Formats: sequence, structure tokens, C-alpha cells
Amino acid sequence: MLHQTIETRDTRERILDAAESVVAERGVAALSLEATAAAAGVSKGGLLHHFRSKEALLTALVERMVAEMRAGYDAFVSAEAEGPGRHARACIAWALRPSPQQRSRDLRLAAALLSAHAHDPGLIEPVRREHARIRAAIANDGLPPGQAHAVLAAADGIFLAKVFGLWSPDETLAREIEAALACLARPC
Amino acid sequence: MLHQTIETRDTRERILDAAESVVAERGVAALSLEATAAAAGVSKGGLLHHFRSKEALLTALVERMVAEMRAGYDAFVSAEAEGPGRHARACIAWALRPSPQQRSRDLRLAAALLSAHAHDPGLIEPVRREHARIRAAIANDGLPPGQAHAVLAAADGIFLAKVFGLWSPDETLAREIEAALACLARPC
DNA sequence: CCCGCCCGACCGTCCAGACGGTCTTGCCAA
DNA sequence: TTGGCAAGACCGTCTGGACGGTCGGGCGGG
Repeated sequence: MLHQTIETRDTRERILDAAESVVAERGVAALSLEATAAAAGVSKGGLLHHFRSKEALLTALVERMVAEMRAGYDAFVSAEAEGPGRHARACIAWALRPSPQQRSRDLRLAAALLSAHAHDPGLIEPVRREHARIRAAIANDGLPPGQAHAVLAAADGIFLAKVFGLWSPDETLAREIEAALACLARPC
Repeated sequence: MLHQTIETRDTRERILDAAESVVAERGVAALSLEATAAAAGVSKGGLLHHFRSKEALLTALVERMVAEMRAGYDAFVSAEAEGPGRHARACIAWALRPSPQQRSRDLRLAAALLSAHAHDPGLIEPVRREHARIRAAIANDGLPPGQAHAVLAAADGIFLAKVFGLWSPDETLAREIEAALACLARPC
């Protein structure tokens, strides 16, 4: 039974991965149940066995994305020294530190966010809640609220610009932006 | 003949307005030719007379949006005093100064951006070009590049968070964020 | 034997786009 | 001035295809 559960989990995850791949490679409009099933190496009926509707698929996609986001962000928080501006510094690092698996993380987040929002804006409510959580943390960060939220906005901008493929800073520019924002992440 | 041209223009604009309304009120998924035509008070055939395909409609939507964006931004630039940090200050004002018709502008931009990107990510290429133009201007703004791009990222974040309905600062917080960013918009 | 996972054919719906038609408008020749 | 002609604006219908979701069945492990 445990084995079965693991197998099921794997198939579910494979389907979610496949959905993200479809969106990343062919755009939101191409995300159909058939395309997802094909990309996951599963029949359409098989997909619908795991996710009873497209909405259920997108909901799961968003939930996984939020969990990943929360875990990643919290890791950055605990990597920062305690004291005023800790969360602000974590935001900066989260948005601007490139790590091997973070590229794919960004693609995941973008795919989930865009496809869910396109189908029904209400589906990204968990993302809004997570953003509110971070906002609350950053508001009690021991910084002047203007500075703290400016840092958050910048982190949002870096990430969301990537979501739309608008822009992404190269390595050296990222370091310079980081330095500039670090100035805001201290009680100026 | 002139009269005819003006009439045509009006209908085209009405259709574009209608498309934005549909997206704003019912989401990207509800943006069909039929729904747009109905919202514009025009038959489907009439709509297709003005826009030969859905893609043509979305292209026009994006073009109008970019023109509006460019005009609005340039107005903010010329409202700022010359000298280092002018474009950075314009970015801040553009993102954080609420004006009566700017709410609707944001809705327009969001609708055009989301619907075009959902249909085909390549359609928002004009937006990418406009963003690149602003980026170029801000890079030659007489500020350290890190500071300039940090301001740009913050402005992007404020706007794009609004696009997804993630967050929007209230009046007093907006003033505080503005003050914090203004610190970056001067040669620190 | 049976249960859960998975298959794939099938159905109803919706939509993009094509098409043929109608009506208004401007233009020109008589 | 007027009759008629050509063009453009707009309409209503149709169709082919894609998509979400259903259903009955097969298959393998327990």
C-alpha cells in the first residue's frame, strides 16, 4: 500500500511537471488535458483519474507552487542573520540569487501562476495569501515601512518581470541591484 | 469619406474597449470573439470585419496599450526636473501616483498584457521593447546602475502585483515607499 | 477474486473563422 | 439634380475542430 501510494504520488507529480512543461514550452493556451496527459506519458483518462477536472489540476499546481515558494523563502530567511531587515534581506536574496535549481523553480512558478490565473483569477488565491504572509513578516521587520515595502516591491518586480519574459538582470547587474537594495534593508 | 473613417475608428476603439472590459470583468478565459462582439454591441461578423482574427485583435490591444504606456511614462519624465535620476523619479511617480484615469489605465494594461500573453507569449513583444526602451533610458540616467535598476524593479513590482491582484499599497504606504525609493533615485 | 490504476473511445459544447448577404455612403455621369 | 454604381461597414449562419469531461473496460497486484 505504501508502495502504491508512492507510485500514485509519482504519477501525480509527473502530471504536474508535465503541465508546467507544456506551459513553459508552448504557452498557457496550449495547456489542455490532452497535451498534459501526452507530456506526462499518461492517457487522458489516466490524468482525470488523478485530477477530476482541469480546475483540480490547476489548483494542485498552485498549491505545489506555493509550498515550494514558501519553503524556498523560509530557507532564505533562516540563512540571514537575525535582527532588523532580516526578511528584507531574504527577499533580496530570493529574487536575485541564482542557483542551479532556481531557474526551474521560476519556470514552475510562472507556469502555475499564469495558467491558473488565465483559467480563473480566483485560483491564485493561495498565492495572494502567501504574498500577504510575506508582507506581514516584512512589515514587522524592524525597518521603516516604506523601505521594507520598497524592497518587497523590487523583489516582486524582478520575479514577475521574469514571469512575462520582460527582463532579467545579468549576473553583475544583479549584484549591483542587490547592493543598492541592501542599503534599503538597513535602518537608513 | 473622412466621416466614414472616423466612424470606423470609433467602432474599432469600442471593440478594443469591450475586449478589455470582458477580461477585466470575467477573466482571460472568457475573452472570445463572441463575448467581445456582444460587449461592443456588434455582431461577430462585424467584429471580424475590423479584426481579421483573434490574434489581430490582441495585437491591436497590445499596440494601443503600449502607446498609452509610452505616452503616460513620457509625460511623467517631462514633469520631472532634468538632471541625474530623472527617469528613476519618473518610474516612481508612474507606479505610485494614483490619478483618476490611472486606475482604468492599469486595468487596460493588465487586460491587454494578460490576454495577449495567454494567447501567445510572442504577442507581448511590443511590451518587451517598450520595457527595454525605459531600461535603456534609466541606465543612462546618471545614477549608479544598481540603484537605477532597483528603482525600475520596484516600479515593475508595484505594477505587476496589481496586474495579478496580489497587492496594492494604500495611499500612506505609497507615500512612504516613494520616499524610500527617492533615496535610491539620487546619487547616494 | 477483487480493487484500484489506468486506458481510449466517445459525447456535448464552445469557439474561431468563412461566407454570403444587406444596407448605407460617396461618387459620377447624364 | 438625380439615378445608379461601386465600395465599405456590418450582419447572421454555418462548419470544422478542439477541448473538457464521461464511461465501460482491461490489467496487474494483493
